[in-house]
Amino acid sequence: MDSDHKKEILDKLIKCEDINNPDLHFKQLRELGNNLIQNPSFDDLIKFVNAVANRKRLIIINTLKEKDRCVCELEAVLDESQPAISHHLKILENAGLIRGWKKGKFTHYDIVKEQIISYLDILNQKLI
Amino acid sequence: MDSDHKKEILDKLIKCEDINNPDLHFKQLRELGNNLIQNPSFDDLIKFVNAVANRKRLIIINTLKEKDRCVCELEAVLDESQPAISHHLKILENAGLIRGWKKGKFTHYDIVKEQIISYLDILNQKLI
DNA sequence: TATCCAAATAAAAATTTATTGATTTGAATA
DNA sequence: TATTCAAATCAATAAATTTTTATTTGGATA
Repeated sequence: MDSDHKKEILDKLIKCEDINNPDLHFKQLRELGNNLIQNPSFDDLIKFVNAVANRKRLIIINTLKEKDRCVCELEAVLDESQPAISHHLKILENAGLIRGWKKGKFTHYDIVKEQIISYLDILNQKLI
Repeated sequence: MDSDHKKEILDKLIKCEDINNPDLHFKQLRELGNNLIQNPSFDDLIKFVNAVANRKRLIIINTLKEKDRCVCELEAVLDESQPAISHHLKILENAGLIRGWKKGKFTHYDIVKEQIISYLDILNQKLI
């Protein structure tokens, strides 16, 4: 943050009735933000919510939670091109939410339930 | 879905060892996807995960969960321009996750805990 | 009621993410 | 071991999201 911007913020904090030591308050608030940003588990959490924050990918997970499916079945579920589905599957797999394996010529995917539960738990902690 | 693409998928389903009635199977899979897409509560869920799927916005919620804050305090927490913060706050407010009010010249925000809990609950149901 | 100013809005640019069409890969099997 | 083919990868485009700069709004108060 450049010092001009910092000064602007401090000017407001000084006037804000709730705040009596603006400099200390500013420092503490910066730390609040930095602590989260620098927390490595926070990156994983963001990977998780980003993976889940997509209509098609939510449908994929919702489909796989019932039972494992091959990619060709997911092509029927989603009205999407095969490479697009591959792309979504990779994002979900990279986030550790699903896992794939070969079965004959076909590739199957299922969900990694424990991982999803674990991330939902972390999300809970951060949000409420 | 155009009929060429449908045919392609059916061709695969026919060969996939797990599937014995490809036409019916295809129909059922399409319905699985369509049911979710057409479910109106699904739109709200997506609004929620999209709102949460952003580093800065996660930090905002995490900050507000402790206590309400004025925008100038959030400017200190996040190293971001004031309009960018306004933008993030609006997305969170539109999703019903936070709420703002004027207090003197300053605008304060806090979280809407019940709403967040409710969405986390729905997310749980869809994922696991 | 005129001025001030925190925060919202608007418009444009920058960045990220998703989608498509073409090609490649590599396991299965003929 | 040559062929087949489901799925992955690649490269290019399209679409959505975020960020910035400039401007406006509207409540507070002088």
